[in-house]
Amino acid sequence: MAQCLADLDGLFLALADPTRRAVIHRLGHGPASVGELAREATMTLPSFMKHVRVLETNGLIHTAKSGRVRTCTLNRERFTVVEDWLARQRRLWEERTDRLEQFVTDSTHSMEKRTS
Amino acid sequence: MAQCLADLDGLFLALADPTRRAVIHRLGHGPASVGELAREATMTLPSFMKHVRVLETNGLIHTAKSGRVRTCTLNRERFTVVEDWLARQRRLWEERTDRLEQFVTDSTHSMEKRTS
DNA sequence: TTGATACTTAGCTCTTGCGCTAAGTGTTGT
DNA sequence: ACAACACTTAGCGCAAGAGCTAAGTATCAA
Repeated sequence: MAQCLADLDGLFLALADPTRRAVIHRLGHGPASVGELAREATMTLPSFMKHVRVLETNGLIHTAKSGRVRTCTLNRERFTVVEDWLARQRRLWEERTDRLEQFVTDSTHSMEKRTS
Repeated sequence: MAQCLADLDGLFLALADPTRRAVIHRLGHGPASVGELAREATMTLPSFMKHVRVLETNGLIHTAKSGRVRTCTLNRERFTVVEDWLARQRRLWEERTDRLEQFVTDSTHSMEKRTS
């Protein structure tokens, strides 16, 4: 729970790169090997691997090596940490909007009382 | 539209800092001055101002100066760019899950045909 | 007018992120 | 055995991010 606050730093940072978002997008269609993913990127394999590591250490993907091939899979649940944060902020604004509406409604009632 | 892709880099980067997320959280309750926001942060004003600028240049907040006070307001609409991206990825997985279920269902039918 | 207030600018460190090359490890196919 | 393959490690260079201090500007209050 308290961990989630720290997690957000890494998660948002991991998502703040087009190469990594492209990997996520690709893995949305199903698992893929590092080589397969790297072919679509415009950089050397070692550079690309770093991106894969970032995604993995932040829990956005899971990887497993079988023979000489490392296969990557999307970890869908992890995205809810980000989505939940966004939802919490949104709820905050909406609560405030509700209070503002309440205020306006109350004022209208007061005016009605005054005018009637 | 095409701009949104580049925007995501900056947006996610802007959100990848606890100080900046704290500002967003605070502004969720309503507008506030830079000084007011800075008081809650554990750093000098010039350092804090940089965070405010990052949030502003990425469109997450709007600021306006009146006299010597700069007031910050949350730009709620901007968050949809991030939310939409997350929703798009999620839709992708769900489409795939649907196809997998379809496949499983089809296989079951085939087996039924075979076993019956 | 003068002092306090609320930023604002300039410029400096230190760390981290992102790319590269070169060389190494473990598997697989012949 | 040995070459090709699929990473993997090590280490370098550059650019950007996040913090600081010191000094400047523009209100506002008395």
